Amino acid sequence: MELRHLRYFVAVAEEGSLTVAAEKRLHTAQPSLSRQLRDLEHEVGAQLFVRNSRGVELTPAGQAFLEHARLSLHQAGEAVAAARRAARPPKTSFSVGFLTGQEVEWLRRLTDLLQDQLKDIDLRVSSDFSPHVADAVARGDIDLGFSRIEPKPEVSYKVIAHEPIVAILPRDHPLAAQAAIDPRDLDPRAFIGYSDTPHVLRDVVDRYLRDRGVAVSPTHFLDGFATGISLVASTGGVTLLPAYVEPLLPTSVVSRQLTGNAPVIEVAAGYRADNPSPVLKFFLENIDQLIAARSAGAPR
Amino acid sequence: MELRHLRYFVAVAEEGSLTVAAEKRLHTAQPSLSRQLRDLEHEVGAQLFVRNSRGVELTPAGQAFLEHARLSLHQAGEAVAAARRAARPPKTSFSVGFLTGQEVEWLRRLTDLLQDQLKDIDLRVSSDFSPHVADAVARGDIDLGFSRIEPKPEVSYKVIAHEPIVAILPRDHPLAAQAAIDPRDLDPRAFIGYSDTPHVLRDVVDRYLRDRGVAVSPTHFLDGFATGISLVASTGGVTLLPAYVEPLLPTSVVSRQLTGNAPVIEVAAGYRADNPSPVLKFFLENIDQLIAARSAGAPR
DNA sequence: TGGCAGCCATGCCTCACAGGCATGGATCGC
DNA sequence: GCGATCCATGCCTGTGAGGCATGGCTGCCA
Repeated sequence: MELRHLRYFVAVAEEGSLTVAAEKRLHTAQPSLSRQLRDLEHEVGAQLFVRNSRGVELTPAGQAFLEHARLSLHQAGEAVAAARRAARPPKTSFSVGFLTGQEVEWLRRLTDLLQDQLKDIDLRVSSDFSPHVADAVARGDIDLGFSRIEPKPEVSYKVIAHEPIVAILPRDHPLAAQAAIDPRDLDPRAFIGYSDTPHVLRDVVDRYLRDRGVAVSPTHFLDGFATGISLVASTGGVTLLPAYVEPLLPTSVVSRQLTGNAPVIEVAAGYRADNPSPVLKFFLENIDQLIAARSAGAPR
Repeated sequence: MELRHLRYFVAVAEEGSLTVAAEKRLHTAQPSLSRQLRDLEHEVGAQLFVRNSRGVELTPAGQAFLEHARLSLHQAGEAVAAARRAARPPKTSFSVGFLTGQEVEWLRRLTDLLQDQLKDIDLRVSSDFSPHVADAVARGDIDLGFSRIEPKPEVSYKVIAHEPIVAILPRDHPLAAQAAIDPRDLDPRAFIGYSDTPHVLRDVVDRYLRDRGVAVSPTHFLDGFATGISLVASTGGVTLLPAYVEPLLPTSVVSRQLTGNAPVIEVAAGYRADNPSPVLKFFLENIDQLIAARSAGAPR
C-alpha cells in the first residue's frame, strides 16, 4: 500500500465514481484506477466499495478506511510543509527610516540594491523629521536612516548625495517670471524661515544668505517640506528648500534655481556602527553602487 | 512521494544509518535506499539528513518531517485495521458445558463440526458434574451441555451416544485376571457405590445388578469418575463406570468388561429449545453428522 | 604516513508493475 | 430492444524500484 492508493481511494470516495475521479481529479485512466482500487481492497482484505451502474458507494469498511486515509494524507502533507518551514531560515528584520519625502527616491534605490535578498528580509519603513530619524537610529529602533547629518555620538554617517537648494514660490509671484532668482531680490519680511527641527537646512540657508549680504526677518517658520509648501501657497511668501521637493509641489507653487553658486545640502545614510545586522553590513559594503546609480542619472 | 518513502525515512532516522536500516529493517540494498532518500529530499526541497562517515543525523527539517511521517504511517495502518474491524461481523458467543471427562471426545468432535465458523465464534468451555451442567443449560448460562439426561422441564435432549458400562478395579485384584467379570463375583461390601450426584449412572447400575440378583452394600460412594478412580486405587474395591474413563485410568487401575449383555448409559446433548443462538441451530441441524462420525469409528 | 574498514553515493542493468487503449459485461432508462 | 453509462478485464509499453559493482570520503590504527 502506498500513498497513491490512499489518494486514489479518497478521490473516488468523494466523487462517488471511478470515471469522474479518474478524469477530473486524478488525470488518469479509469481502468488503471479500477485495478488500483481492487489491489487495495485485496491488500486490506475487505470490500471498500459497492459497485453499481451509477458509480460506487462506500461500505462500512470503506467509511472507516476513509477517515484514516484522509488523516494519513494530511500528515504526509504536513511532513513536507513542516520540513520546508524548518529548513527556511528566519527572515532578517531590517528597519529603515527616511526624512519625510526622501523615501520617494531612496526606498526605490535601496530595494534595487537588496534585490535578491528581499524575500528573506522583513523590511519595515518609516518617515519622520530628520532629527527624529537620527534619534531612532541612535536608540537602535531603526537600522538605517536617510536624513541630514544630525550630530550624535552613537550614529555614524555616510554621505550619499548633495542636493542643490532651490527657491520655492507661488506660481504668480513676480520673481517666478525669472529663470533664476537672485537672493538679494527677496522680500525680507515675506521670506519663510525655519523652525528648530530642520536646523541643518536652516544653518545652510542662513550661511548662504549671510555670505551674500542678505538679511531676512521671517514671521513664518516651516518644520518640514510639507509645512513649507503650505505656507508658500497661503502667505505668498518665498522659501528655500532642497530640490527633492520639486516633484511634490502643487500646481500653484513652483521652484526656481538660485543665481550663481547654489548652496547644497547633504543627504546621509545614518547607522550605528555596533549594529550587527547582516543587511546593514551588506548595504555599507555596497553603498558605492547606490551612489553610482544616482550619479549615472538612473531613472527615478 | 509514497508511503514507501516515509517507511524508508523513518527506518533510517531511527537507525541513524542507511546500511543498518537497509539490512536489518527494510531488507533492501543500501544503494537503493540512498537513492530513494535523495529523491525524497529533492521532492521536499530540504535536506533531511546530514551524512557523515559514521552514518546520518537528522537536520531540523528532518526532525520536523519525522514527527509527521510517523503519524502518517500510523494512520495508514489504522485505516487498514479500522476497515478490517468494520468488515468483520461481531463474534457470536457460544458456551458449551461437559460432564467432566466427556470433553476429551466431544469437544474435538464439536470443533470439527463447527470448523469453518470457529473464527467467528467466541467459544467458551466448562466442565462439571452432569446435574450441574443441566442446571446451567436450564438457566441459560450455557447454550449446549454434553451430559446424562437430567430430567428438567426447560431442557431438551438429543441422545448422541450409548456408552457401555465397565468394571473398574485395581490391577492386582483377583478378578483382574479375567477377561470379563461376572457381577455375581463382586464382593458386596467392597463395591464402591454412587452418591446422589451421578444419580443417572446409579439408577442404571442398580437396575443392572438387581436384574442379576446381585445385592451390594457399599460403604464408599463416588461423585464422579475422578473420585471413583481414586477410591478404587485406595480401597482396592470395584466399581462400574462408563467406558469413557478408560483412557483416563492410572497404571494401578484397570477396566474389564462385564459378562453377558453389558449395561449402557446415554450421553446426550442438552439445550433450551427457546435459545436463539445460530450456532446451536447449526449444531442441531447437523447433529447426525456428529453421531455418524462417531459410529464410523472416527479417530478419537 | 599509509593502509584498511566503514559509510554513503553513483553507474548500469533487469524486471515488476503502473498506466494507457481497446473491449466486454451489467444495469438502467426511454 | 437499443443506447448510454459505469466498472472490469486483457494486452502492451515504458518507467522507476531494486540489486550488484564500484567509487569517494572519513576516521582509526600500526
